[in-house]
Amino acid sequence: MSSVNASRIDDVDGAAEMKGRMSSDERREQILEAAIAVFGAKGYVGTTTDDVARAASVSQPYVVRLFGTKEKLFLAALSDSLERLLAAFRSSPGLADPDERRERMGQTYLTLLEVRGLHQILSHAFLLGAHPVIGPAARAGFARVWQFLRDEAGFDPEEARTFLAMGMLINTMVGLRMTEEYGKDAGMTELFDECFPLSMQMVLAEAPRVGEPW
Amino acid sequence: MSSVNASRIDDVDGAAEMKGRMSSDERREQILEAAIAVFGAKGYVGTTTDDVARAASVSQPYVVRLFGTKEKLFLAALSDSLERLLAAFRSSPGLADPDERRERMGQTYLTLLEVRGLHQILSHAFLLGAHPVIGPAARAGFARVWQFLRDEAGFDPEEARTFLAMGMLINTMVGLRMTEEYGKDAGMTELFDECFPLSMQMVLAEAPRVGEPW
DNA sequence: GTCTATACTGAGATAGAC
DNA sequence: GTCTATCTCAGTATAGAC
Repeated sequence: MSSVNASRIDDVDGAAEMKGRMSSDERREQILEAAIAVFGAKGYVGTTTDDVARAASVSQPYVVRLFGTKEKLFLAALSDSLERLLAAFRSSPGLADPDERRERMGQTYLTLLEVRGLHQILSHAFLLGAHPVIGPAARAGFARVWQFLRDEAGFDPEEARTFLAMGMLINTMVGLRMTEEYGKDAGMTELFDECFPLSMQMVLAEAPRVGEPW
Repeated sequence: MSSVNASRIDDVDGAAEMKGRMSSDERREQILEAAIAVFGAKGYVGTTTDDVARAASVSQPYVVRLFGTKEKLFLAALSDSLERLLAAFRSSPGLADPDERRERMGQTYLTLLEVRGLHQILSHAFLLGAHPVIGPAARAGFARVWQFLRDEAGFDPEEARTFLAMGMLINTMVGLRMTEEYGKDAGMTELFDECFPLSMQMVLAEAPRVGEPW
């Protein structure tokens, strides 16, 4: 929001590699991106504020300073993910033909693999329904997606349900890391190919890789 | 496995409330049941060996003693869950009509809600694909289910995929705790009713409730 | 805007008694 | 077979300097 003195151009490298001072808004962005990736990979409790800090190249106390608590950081990352998801769906071409519409939105969903951790942080949140703070946020987020499909995208209940189900299966495969080298394991290529059409497997290959956080 | 002197009948109450000495096999069972419930609710990292111990009414060091490490405990709970799942599917009547077969297996899947945490511990495991130990186990488990559907249940690839997708959606709704009081929230009854046929909503009502662990 | 140092707590695991 | 006591480390959050 504020930026009293615009960040000096000390040593700016590519993307998430920026160093030196920047506006707290830029930092927030950068940290949120890191948070989505790490929370996605390790889950809410499994992620350390220091994990996120490292991934964003800042100090651990600083991410706490910016977001207040780890819980708030997670909520911010979750809500950011949902925002991106809905924005992507909305910008997906609104064909007249319902079948094609679904098809397009499905592709859009896969395109979002570019945002490392997005699918997984959503799934993690959806599994935390019993959590007093995250639970309600997760339910509300899921409901927003449902409402979007029904009201904005115009899916009928069955279409929406099927679409959502397929999405959850994709999330599962992403969470299992079948999108990576393990893809060929255990005779599951059949399923893999059904979930990720060849045209999309290139997206997968190009999706950003980061050193696994374990 | 062993039980040198059969457990004395000191003070045996109902089910998971047993106290006093019992064979380590009985204890393992009891602890595994608790582990599935708690890991399901709070995830791998979010669960404390002490949480499990309390839920099973034993001491924390004892669950570590019996299972070695928390990681091994999780793997045991995961594998137990998969075993139960496949056993339930296998004992599901093998109708000639494929559609009815799927329908039956779907019901069976919902019946498993009686095993508190089963659906969720599976989902949690499936999200931990990047974990060096849990990841491979999760992939192998998922592959077993896929192979079962294809080879034993005789589903064709598309049937299997659709079935699996619906299962993942159900897991999501269970994880979100939509099966509990929150069900009526946010205009999602539509989806809820599609996922959980009225005939099944009674099973839900009867499913064991435990004090939420957060 | 960002860091270093550090206080405090929670949780996994071990030792050893009964 | 099962417990109590305890060691030890990791991780959130705070204080305060630059």
